[in-house]
Amino acid sequence: MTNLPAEPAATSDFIRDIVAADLASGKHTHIHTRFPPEPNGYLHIGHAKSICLNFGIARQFGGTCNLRMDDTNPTKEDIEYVESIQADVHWLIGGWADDRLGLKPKGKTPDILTVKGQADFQLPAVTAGARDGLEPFYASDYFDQIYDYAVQLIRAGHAFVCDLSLEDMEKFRGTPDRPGTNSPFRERSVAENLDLFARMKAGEFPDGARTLRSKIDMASPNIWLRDPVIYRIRHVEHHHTGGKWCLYPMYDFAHCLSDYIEGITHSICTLEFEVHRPLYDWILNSLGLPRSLPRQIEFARLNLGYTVMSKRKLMQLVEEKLVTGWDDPRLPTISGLRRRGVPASALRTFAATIGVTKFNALTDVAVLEHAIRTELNATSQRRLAVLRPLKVVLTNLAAGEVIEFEAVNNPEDPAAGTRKIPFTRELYIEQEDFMEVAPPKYFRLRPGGDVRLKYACIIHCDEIVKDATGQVVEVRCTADLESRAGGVNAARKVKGTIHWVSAAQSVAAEVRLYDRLFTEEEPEQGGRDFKSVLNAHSLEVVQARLEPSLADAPAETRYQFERLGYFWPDPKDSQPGRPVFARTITLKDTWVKVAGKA
RNA sequence: UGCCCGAUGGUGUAACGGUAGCACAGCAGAUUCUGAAUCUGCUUGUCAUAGUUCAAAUCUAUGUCGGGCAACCA
Repeated sequence: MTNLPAEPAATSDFIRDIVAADLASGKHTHIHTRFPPEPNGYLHIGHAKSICLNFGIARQFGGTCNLRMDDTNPTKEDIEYVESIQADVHWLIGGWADDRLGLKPKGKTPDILTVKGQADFQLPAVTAGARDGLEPFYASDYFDQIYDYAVQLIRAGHAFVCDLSLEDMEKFRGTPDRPGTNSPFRERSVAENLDLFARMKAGEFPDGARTLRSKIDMASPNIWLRDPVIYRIRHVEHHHTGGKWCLYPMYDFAHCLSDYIEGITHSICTLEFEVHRPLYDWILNSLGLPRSLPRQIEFARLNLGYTVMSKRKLMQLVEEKLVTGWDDPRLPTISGLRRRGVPASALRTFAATIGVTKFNALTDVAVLEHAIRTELNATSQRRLAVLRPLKVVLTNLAAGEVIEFEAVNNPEDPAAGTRKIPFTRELYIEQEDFMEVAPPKYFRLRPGGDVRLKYACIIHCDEIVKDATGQVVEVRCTADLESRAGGVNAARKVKGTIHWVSAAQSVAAEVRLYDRLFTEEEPEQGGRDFKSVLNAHSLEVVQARLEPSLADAPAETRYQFERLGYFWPDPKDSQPGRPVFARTITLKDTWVKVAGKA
C-alpha cells in the first residue's frame, strides 16, 4: 500500500459556488466549460491552474470541458503551438479528467439547427472513448458562422464599416476620463455596410483600410464599449484555414460566439477580461440568440516566485537562447516541468492547494515544491548515487571481495521490495560528506570519526591522503562489518549515515542539477529587466557515480537518490547504458540552515 | 485625477451576521540506518475610520493601498 497523497478533494471556491447554484436552480442541467489557449506559445504553469480549474469543474459536476484553439490572429499563431498545447493538456489531465475532455470529429464545423423557430449554430462535443478521428475545437472553424453573425449585427443596425485609420481611431476613442466621439462613418446605411463588409471579405481592400465596428457608445466610461472593432483585414495565411480568409474576427467578437456555438455554460477567464464582460454580454444579447447564453467569470492568474510567467518573456528566454528551448526544465512551462520530472498529479495538487480567487497574489514556490516532494516521496524508489565522488578505501577488505547488502526500495511503500547493492574495498562517498576540519554538529565523516554507510556498515576514518595542492583525494577507513544489519554490532549508534557506491561496480552518468531560474523572487520588481537577475547557477552538470541498478533505468521512472533529491532519466538525452539524469527537486535540507547559522 | 476589481498571520486560502480555521514557510522538541519522511507543540492575522446590529472579517459609507482598462493582440 502506498501513501499516495489523496487526489485533491472536491473543493469549493467562488466559481464552483456559482456552478453549483446554477445546477441547483435548474438554470443548467449539464455543465460545460472550456480551456481556450491561443496557439502563440507554449503553455505554462499559469495555464495549468486554468486547466485544473476548468477540467476540475467538469469532473466535479459531471460536465464537459472543451479544448479550443483561440486562433483568430493568424499573424501570431503557429501549428507548432497547437501541437504542444494538445500534448501538454493530455499529459496534465491524463488519468484524472481525460474522460471530461470535449473534442470534435476532425474537420467538423457547426451544424445549423432550428431552435425556437430560429436558425442556430451548434457544435456538440464528443467526450467518449478514443481520440482517433477527433481534434480540438478551433475558433477558426467558426469563421463562416461568426461572419454570418456579423452580418446579422449589421442588419440589426448594431455594426458598421469604418474607414478610419488606426491613428484616427485612436483620436476618436477619447481617453479613460474623456468620452470619445462618433466615427464619421457610424451612420452608414445598412445596405452600404453590407456591401462594404462583403467586399472586405472578397479581398477588395488592403490591410487596415477598413474595419467592422460594433455600434455601442463612444461616451461609455468603459473603453471596450466605445464601438470596438470586431473585424479587421489581414491578407495572411492562417495555420488552420489556409488562404480562405483575409478578414479575421477580433477576440471579443469571436470568443463569446465560440462559447455559444459550443454550448459553453461557464466561460472562465482571467481578471484582465473583467472590463470586457459587458462587451461579451452585449454581443450575445444583441444577436437575439435562441439558446441560453454562456456566462463569463474571471479569476486571478497565477504569479509564482522566482520565475516569469508571460508568454512574451518566456519566448524571449527561448529565442535569446538563455534556456535550451520551451521544454528547458528550468522554465515554468508545462513541457519544461514535465521534462524536469514533475508528475502531473503534483501540478494538480498544487492547483488545488492555491485555490481560486480574484485576489492578485504572489504564490510562494515552496508550495509548488512541497506538492512535488509529497508526491515523489510516496511514489519513488530509493537509490544510491554520488554526485561528487571522493574515494574511500576500506583497508580491512580484500581487493576482490564483494559483499552484497540489501537495500529497501521505498520505506513509504513496503510492496516496492528490496534490491542488492555491491560493497567493495574501494567506494565513493560524497565530497561534502567528509570534512578534515568539521564544524560543531557535523555528523558525517571526519578524521578519526565514524559514520554509517547506508544499508551497509559503520566505518572509521584512519587516514587521509592529499594531492600536491593539499586537496583530500582519498580517505582510508576500517569497516566494522559486524555493524551490518543482523551483525553483533548492528545496534551500534553513530550520529551520521551517508550514502555511497562501489567504485568498481558503479556506473558513470551525467547528472543535471537544476535550480531556480532567477535569483530574485520577483524578477521584475521595480521595473527591473528580468534578464538582469538570471541565476547563473540554474544548471550545473556533474559526472556522477550511480549504483549499478541504475545503468539501464527505464524511461519515465522517478527515483529518490538518497539524501540528495528526486531524479529521473532525461526523456530526450538519456540512452540505455548511457544514462543522463535530471534532478527534479532536492530533498529538504535542514543541515544547510544549521551550517549557515554556525 | 474616468470606469471596473480587490484587500484575512511571512505567503496563499477558508469562515456566506454568531468560537477567525487550514496549508505552506518559520521556530522548538521527539523519532530516525535519508540532517528526508513522520509525530508533537509554538509564534504571527481580519487595511483604516465611522455607521447598522444583541452580535461585523462578513452589511453600509468614506478613505487608504494594490491590480486592471485607452491594439485593427488575446
